[in-house]
Amino acid sequence: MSLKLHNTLGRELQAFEPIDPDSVRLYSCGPTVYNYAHIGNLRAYVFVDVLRRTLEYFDYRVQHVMNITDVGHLSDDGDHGEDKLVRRSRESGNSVWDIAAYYTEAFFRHTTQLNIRSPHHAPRATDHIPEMITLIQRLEEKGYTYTAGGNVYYDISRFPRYGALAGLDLSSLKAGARVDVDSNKRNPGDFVLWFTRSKFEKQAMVWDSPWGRGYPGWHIECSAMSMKYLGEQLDIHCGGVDHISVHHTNEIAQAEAVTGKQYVKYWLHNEFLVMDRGKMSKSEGGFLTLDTLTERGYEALDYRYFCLLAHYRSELRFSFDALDAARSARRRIVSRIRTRMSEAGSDFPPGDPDQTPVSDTSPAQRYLAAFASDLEDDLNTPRAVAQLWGLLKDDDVPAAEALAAALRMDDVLGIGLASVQREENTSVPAEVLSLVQERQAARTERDFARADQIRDTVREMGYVIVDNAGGPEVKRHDA
RNA sequence: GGCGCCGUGCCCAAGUGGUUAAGGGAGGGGCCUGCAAAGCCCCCAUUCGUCGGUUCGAAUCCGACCGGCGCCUCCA
Repeated sequence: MSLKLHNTLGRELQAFEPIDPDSVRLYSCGPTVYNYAHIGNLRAYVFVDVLRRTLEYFDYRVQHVMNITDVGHLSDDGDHGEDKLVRRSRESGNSVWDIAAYYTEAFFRHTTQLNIRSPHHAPRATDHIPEMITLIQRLEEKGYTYTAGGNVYYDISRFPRYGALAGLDLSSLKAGARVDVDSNKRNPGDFVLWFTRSKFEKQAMVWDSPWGRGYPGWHIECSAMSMKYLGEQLDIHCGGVDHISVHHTNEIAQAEAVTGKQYVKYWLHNEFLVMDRGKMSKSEGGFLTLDTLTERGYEALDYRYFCLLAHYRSELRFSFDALDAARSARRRIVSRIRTRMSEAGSDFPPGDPDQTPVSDTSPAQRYLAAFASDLEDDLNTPRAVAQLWGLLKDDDVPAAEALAAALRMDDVLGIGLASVQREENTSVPAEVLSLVQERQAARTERDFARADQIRDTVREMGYVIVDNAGGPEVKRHDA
């Protein structure tokens, strides 16, 4: 079997064959840094990370680029007043640039907590205004643009294949069904490449251009930056399903009009995380950030594990009950890893887990093979996780080999198994140890009420006391 | 209005024509324990929104209906 991915272009599973056999040019839509990423946004980045790790697991060399949008659609469409960024700027006394920097840093702090590998390049839109202007000029030279009302528009009537990705039938689209039509547009589907005037009068970031002082339309940045860092043709471009009909459709129109080549070979789109009343959005409330979860006692990796339990093309319903289930399950996995470590002893020396091979005849191979084939089947992480469980529950697999195989799986899953410390290496504060001794004394005197009280105290401090045959054992509760 | 997605046990969620419908959580039973907790073992859907149809055979294909949702906006 070989890797198969669902290509939005064609809406079918296709065998993955990169343009260049040994390397993969991967572009993923990044964050807009005017606010924190919410956990729905973060699901998308977990998906891209699993995709990238899967490619690397199968020995592809991946070049991954992700944009940082810090201009162009910084305003919130539902906000009829002041540009949010401007307002935050005024309230905080910081510049819009500082705010973008702040949320960019917050974004990467969150993705790091989620064990998401950083892209090789994370270019900021504001650093690539000249590239965007150049691209717009090339479109202009080829006759794909017009100017009206101070803005430069892309004329979709000049691009016959417009809408192919989304399967749009332009004649049947109901223009203005949800939004007022911009009267400057020749066709409702036309979109702005460069603004000098817009409904957002207080746009804070502006640059000089051949068309006047203004700022770029949103779609142009991805075309400009992806081509700068990855060339005119990409293997994979991913993003949320919401981008199919507008953003990615427009990207294709921009890029292919200029190059005359197919822009992207495989388009991958992830479904939404949904709340009880529908998708999570920045304006509708129900806005949960990763910090919200960690403040409530969840680990970031619990959320990552939660994301892996559903296929990326399925909506995933978020609830704290479901997250609790994920946390319990992940703790149990970690616990099994610990148990296996103590069983394996010196058979599994600490160090680089990738250096510990799993022998070809090991019963662990069965699980690794199933794991690989689940990933090859359009990144079926729910099944891949089930293989990890099968491996860890199978007593016929020697501990050292089970560990090596589990850590190999964690190369893709990224749920923190590699960092599980051996029990004996876990440091327990002296205060806790002293309480444990005190409890032992109470138990000897059969003062069980006192003993139980101390146990509760220790538990509140984050440690669990296990009364083994050989004496009490203390474990960190949350690890 | 157009395009598209979903409805599987108490909960989350795989499975998309064929032996016993993954896995996890919760729950029940057991081991262990002074009792717990943690851990481990076992159990837990003749059934896949409803009603028809196609087929030797359907959760899986087709149709209708009910229910939920997404996109057509500078949303992951």
